[in-house]
Amino acid sequence: MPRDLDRPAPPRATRQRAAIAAALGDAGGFLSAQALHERLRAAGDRVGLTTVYRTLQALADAGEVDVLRTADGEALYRQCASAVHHHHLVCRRCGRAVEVEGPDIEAWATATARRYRFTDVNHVAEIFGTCAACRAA
Amino acid sequence: MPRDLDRPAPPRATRQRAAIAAALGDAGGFLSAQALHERLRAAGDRVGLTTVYRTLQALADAGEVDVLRTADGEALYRQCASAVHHHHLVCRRCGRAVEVEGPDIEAWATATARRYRFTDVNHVAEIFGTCAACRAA
DNA sequence: ATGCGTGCAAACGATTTGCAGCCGG
DNA sequence: CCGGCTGCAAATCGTTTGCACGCAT
Repeated sequence: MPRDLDRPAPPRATRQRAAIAAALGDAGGFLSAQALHERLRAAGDRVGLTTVYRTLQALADAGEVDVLRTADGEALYRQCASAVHHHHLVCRRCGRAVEVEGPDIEAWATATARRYRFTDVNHVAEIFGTCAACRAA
Repeated sequence: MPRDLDRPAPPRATRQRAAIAAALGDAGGFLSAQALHERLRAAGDRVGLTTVYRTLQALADAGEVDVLRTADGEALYRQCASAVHHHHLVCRRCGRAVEVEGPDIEAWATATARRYRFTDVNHVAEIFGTCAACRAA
């Protein structure tokens, strides 16, 4: 008898997946797949770059990590505390990010969309700057 | 006697540049370099893809067009009416876009950044949806 | 005349995919 | 045992660059 098809199969517990999740966890900010891969190697965790990409993609699809794109199109990943909709204040130097919410933004997006008769609305909003630590350095 | 070095050389008036600017103009929405290239060919304008990329980049640098990135990292360009800071309400189907401003957003970004001691702040905010025309189709 | 602008082909860099072997459940 | 997970190498794909030639100034 087939397993319940409504619910996606849970990911398998592998050494690699654990390492990736952990590394992403204490990174505390946004980093690229390649950067994460380097951290893992540096820490002695032997993981293939392919696996890093595949795992991050999976985590993103599962909504367990947030994704954003650099100005030059590179994908950055971050393990977020809240699964609910939120925005970020990101340091463009170190990648560290603060999760922030913007009630105003939500309202603005909704109102603007309605005014122009757009439906199925969603939006993106991120703030970039230099954090105190990086400014000091 | 050398020309004034403080001011960048004005772009040359070439057939290709004109065609690109024109096509971008009546597109009325965001489109990728490749899409623009196809439109040009379809219209009978013989322009190299390379030139399209280079010209769009130049226009973007000059602040004459806005750039945003698709979820999968593709760059989209749009000729905007106002050179001043603004945001967009974009149709994810046809790319048509409305320029909107968000006083609330600016305030939110500034306030949030200050609260967390971030400096050199800037932000991005775009709204995506389906426009009335596309919904009907 | 002088070089910027153009275009073709090759180079690039991030990401994806084919496929054979491994290992967690 | 079995199928998902892994990883290497090769393939994609958008975009950039090297270089020789043409055209705008």
